[in-house]
Amino acid sequence: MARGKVQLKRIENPVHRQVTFCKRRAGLLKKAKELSVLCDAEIGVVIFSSHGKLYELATKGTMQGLMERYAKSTRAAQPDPGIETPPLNAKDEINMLKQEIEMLQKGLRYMFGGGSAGAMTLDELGVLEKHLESWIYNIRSTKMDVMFQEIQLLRNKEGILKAANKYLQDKIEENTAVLTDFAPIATNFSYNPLTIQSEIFQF
Amino acid sequence: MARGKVQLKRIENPVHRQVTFCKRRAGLLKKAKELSVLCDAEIGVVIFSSHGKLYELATKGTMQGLMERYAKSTRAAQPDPGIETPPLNAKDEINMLKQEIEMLQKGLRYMFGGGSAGAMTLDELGVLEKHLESWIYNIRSTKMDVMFQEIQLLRNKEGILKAANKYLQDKIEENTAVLTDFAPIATNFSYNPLTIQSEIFQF
DNA sequence: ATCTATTTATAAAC
DNA sequence: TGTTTATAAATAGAT
Repeated sequence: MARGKVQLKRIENPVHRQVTFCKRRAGLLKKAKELSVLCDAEIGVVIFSSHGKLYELATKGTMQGLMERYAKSTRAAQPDPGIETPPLNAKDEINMLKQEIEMLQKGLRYMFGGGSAGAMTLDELGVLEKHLESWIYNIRSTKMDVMFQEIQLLRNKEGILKAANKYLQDKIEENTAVLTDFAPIATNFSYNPLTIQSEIFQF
Repeated sequence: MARGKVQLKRIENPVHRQVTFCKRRAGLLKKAKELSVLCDAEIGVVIFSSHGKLYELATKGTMQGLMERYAKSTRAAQPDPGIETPPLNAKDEINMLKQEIEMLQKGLRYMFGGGSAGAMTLDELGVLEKHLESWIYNIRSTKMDVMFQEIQLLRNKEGILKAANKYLQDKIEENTAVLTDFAPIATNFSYNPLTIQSEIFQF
């Protein structure tokens, strides 16, 4: 707004952009504070810079409180428009799926939001709980499957290793017998019967 | 800012206050949009007028999305100070978060994919299970809170309804007595002791 | 809502 | 970043 009219589009020069961001951010927050004081309004401003850094302002109370008030306010404005669902055509199905998605999103928000969840009703919480229970059930049964597979694998490995071990022991005895005939002193080399480096025994 | 300097305090005259609120609110939202476009920032503004009316702006995406981003951002920036966080520099933290996100995405894929989950390891499944368990725990405790609140509400209602009921019964007995004196036939009108339509007893 | 006289905000330069 | 300055924008008060 000075020394040049401003074009309403992204400033390409990164230095200019950063400078403008600092100045205008300060200006915006100042304006918000003024409006709040002059007109007795509760105002929240959240700014994420293009690099992801957060700047915030909450006049009166905390951002948490303001967000809860916002949630209440918007929820009150969206009452459930219909209860009966007789025919259940494609449109209805889509709506049901949308509701399900919304519920799950709400649930995720709840999970990640640290459980402030002022926005969830008892019914919604119950549905979410049921979902999570079934998910846990599935995870546990999958874990059992995975563990069973691993046990099978380990058993196979065990069998192969035992066979390999037996083979090596036989070889050693053979060699020892030969060496004993000619040089009975040099038989004391390191030998770990379950450590096999051959590629054949890698899993 | 024109025709007179502004004092930074609540405008007492309600008409002036309302006019200023309209003008400055428009100005603030305009500034927010400009900053977002010029500097490629994501901005949310929430304004509650002194009368409780909500005005909002969310550049890029929805207010919901922005609030989620805010929640993440502030939670990541505020780890529990009670337990020490020794080296763990920004890079490590980013990697950890990326891993966490990947795990959760995998988990969601698993949940929605009907549990085929050939891609999850036993460890990952264990972590996911732990997450779900803590989520369920949170949901259950939230449910308890909500139920407790509802119980309180119902108890209050019950008390008021009982009092109202008693009052009406007294009235009826009174009337019956009067009617019995003069017309002992006409006392058989419908009376439901727990249904009260008077606005006084609406909750 | 619309119109100005002023105050503010701020782009460019340092 | 902080300061300066010329200029664009915002807006208080009046209509």
